[in-house]
Amino acid sequence: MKGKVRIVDVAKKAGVSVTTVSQILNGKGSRFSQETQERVRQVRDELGYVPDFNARNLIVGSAKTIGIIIPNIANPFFSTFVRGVETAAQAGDFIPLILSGDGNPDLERQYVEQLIQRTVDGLIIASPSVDQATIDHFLKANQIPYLLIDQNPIDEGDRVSTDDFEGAKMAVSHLLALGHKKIAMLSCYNPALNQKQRLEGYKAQLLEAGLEVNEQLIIESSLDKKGGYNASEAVIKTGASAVFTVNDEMAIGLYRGLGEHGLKIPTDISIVGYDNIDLAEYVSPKLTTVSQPVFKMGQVAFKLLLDRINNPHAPAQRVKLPVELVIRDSSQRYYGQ
Amino acid sequence: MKGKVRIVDVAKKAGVSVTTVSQILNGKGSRFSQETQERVRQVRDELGYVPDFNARNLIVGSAKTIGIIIPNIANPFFSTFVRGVETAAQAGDFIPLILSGDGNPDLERQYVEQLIQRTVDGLIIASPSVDQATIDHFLKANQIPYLLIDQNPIDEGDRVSTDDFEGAKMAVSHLLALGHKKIAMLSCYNPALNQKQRLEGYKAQLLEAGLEVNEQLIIESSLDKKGGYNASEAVIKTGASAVFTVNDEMAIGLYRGLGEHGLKIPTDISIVGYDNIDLAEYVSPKLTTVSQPVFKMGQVAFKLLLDRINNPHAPAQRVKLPVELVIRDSSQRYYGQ
DNA sequence: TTGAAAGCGCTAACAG
DNA sequence: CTGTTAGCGCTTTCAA
Repeated sequence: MKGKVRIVDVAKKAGVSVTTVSQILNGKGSRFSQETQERVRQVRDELGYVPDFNARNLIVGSAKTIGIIIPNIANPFFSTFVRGVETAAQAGDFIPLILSGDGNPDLERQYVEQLIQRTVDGLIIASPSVDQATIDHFLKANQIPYLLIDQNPIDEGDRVSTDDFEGAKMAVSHLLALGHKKIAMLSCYNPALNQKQRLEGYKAQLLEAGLEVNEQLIIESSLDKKGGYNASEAVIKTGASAVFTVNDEMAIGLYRGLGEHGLKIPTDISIVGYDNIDLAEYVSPKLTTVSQPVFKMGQVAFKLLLDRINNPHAPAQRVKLPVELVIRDSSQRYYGQ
Repeated sequence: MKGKVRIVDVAKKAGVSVTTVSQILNGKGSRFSQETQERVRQVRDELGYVPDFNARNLIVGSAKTIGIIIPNIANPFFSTFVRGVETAAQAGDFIPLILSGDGNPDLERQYVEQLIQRTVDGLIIASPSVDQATIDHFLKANQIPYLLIDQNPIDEGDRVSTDDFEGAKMAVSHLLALGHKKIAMLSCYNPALNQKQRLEGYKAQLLEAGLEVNEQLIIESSLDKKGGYNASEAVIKTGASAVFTVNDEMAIGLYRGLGEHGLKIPTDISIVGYDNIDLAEYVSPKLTTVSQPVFKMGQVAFKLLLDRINNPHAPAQRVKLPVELVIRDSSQRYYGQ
């Protein structure tokens, strides 16, 4: 079908010039006679001509491709996010090039480079480990539009985020309303901007309630199930009656760890997670958590990036999406004193 | 989007010709003086120059890209598989183009077409809905190497799979050994080859044990958590003392559904899943399941594809990876009569 | 040791 | 209505 059929072959066989073929096949051939148009299209089909993408891109400058760099596609948060981007991209006739950088800055730098090489029209970077140097060096130098997600505020560009501060406040406020006074927070190492804001929200809400912030109650661990599991003992030691975890994955790890120590949720300890991954309503007890519109975030991210591609000098856009507390069965009234 | 750093920019700044830059940066510059080589590389770094892939590819031919089509990247099985491919691809300096076709044949056909246009060197198709016509029309006609995963046996090409038949036998054998006699199977609609073989394994093992295969005990539902959840009542109605589910996601849905009906796992009913997703040891009770080397499967898939790309006429390779039964807490001895 | 020049296959001004 | 002519950014002879 493809093989070696080039535009000249079509042109020759149809008895016209390459321009004619090019224009007609690119939908810009209204000025040509109906007859010529038909003939060209017919020869195209006959020969099975398919334009060479590389040659075409070289001229047009756009590959209709965007790059997405995330830490790990196996993480539900990111895969949902990617699905959102994908959906929007597909509607805009773009193809997303998805790469998992695994939190490895070297690999990520390499990926950024490879994506630029492939003349992506823009980049969505959702990995906190891509650093400013890489961005300045490659993206700015090459004038590639990009969008950072959940990143430290190292840049003044477009941004889509969810209201992490408010989300954390809602979670803590819920626990306070249930009568909990000693509320632990399970946070992570090297928190990115969004995680920092959840931490701030936690503290702010406690202060608003007239309680003190006790740093002993803030535990750090890795952001996955294992991290939650490993933190179980530390959490138990705090003697808190409730825990707010910085994401659902950790909460699920905590479920297991607490269970192994003979603690019942929510009877012995209440838990509120963050993310509302689809698993949250399948664990037992169903997890109370803060829901972020992750899929929508992906869609908005693509839209913002596309706007930026089409209009490089427009003022930066910032979209902050609202979050929502989903109350399920892992949080319960505190009956202690 | 111009303003990209081009090879001439590097050449000018380094005070050499574009040829010199090209040769040096492509590792063919041994004939140039050490000093020139250093200088060129340094200027490259300074400017953040990245060669344009389209221009390069136009000349060189290979895009060092493979396409991967899967149903849904948010499914843990596929995301793990993709991670495996990704890892192997990265080592081979290839970039994977990942697309979720969502089980939509039209969309998938469109993706196949787009991937071919992008001159991918090969394709891994892990979606059961890509049909033979699409394959013949696009892949064979364009002589693009491809690899099918978990697909119906519509082709004689390379293949990587796991031993589904044996895996199912192991699961059922385990339940039989625990004294279960009435074992239901939770299967799926329109099973693909791998799922069919699990069904066959289930039947075969029952027959080997001298039991009859009762079609009433075979329930069909969709392959996700919701599918498992929705099938709960049907499962309960069978009166089986144990269930073998065709994947872990469904098992987790079943956990919830059975729980809502007041049934305890494994006291009232034993469950064995399939896949050993990382969640399996975080649910309560921890799920007994069949472990497939999914990540490795991804790696092998890339390797086979690469072999095929490099050697289009070599005989087909078939790799079948072994599976393993992981016994946890969701299966228990049956004390009924 | 180096560089000038010839394309790769295609699109798009600009003439007819 | 149609064709001529320049490139796009890069690699690769081939000559200096």
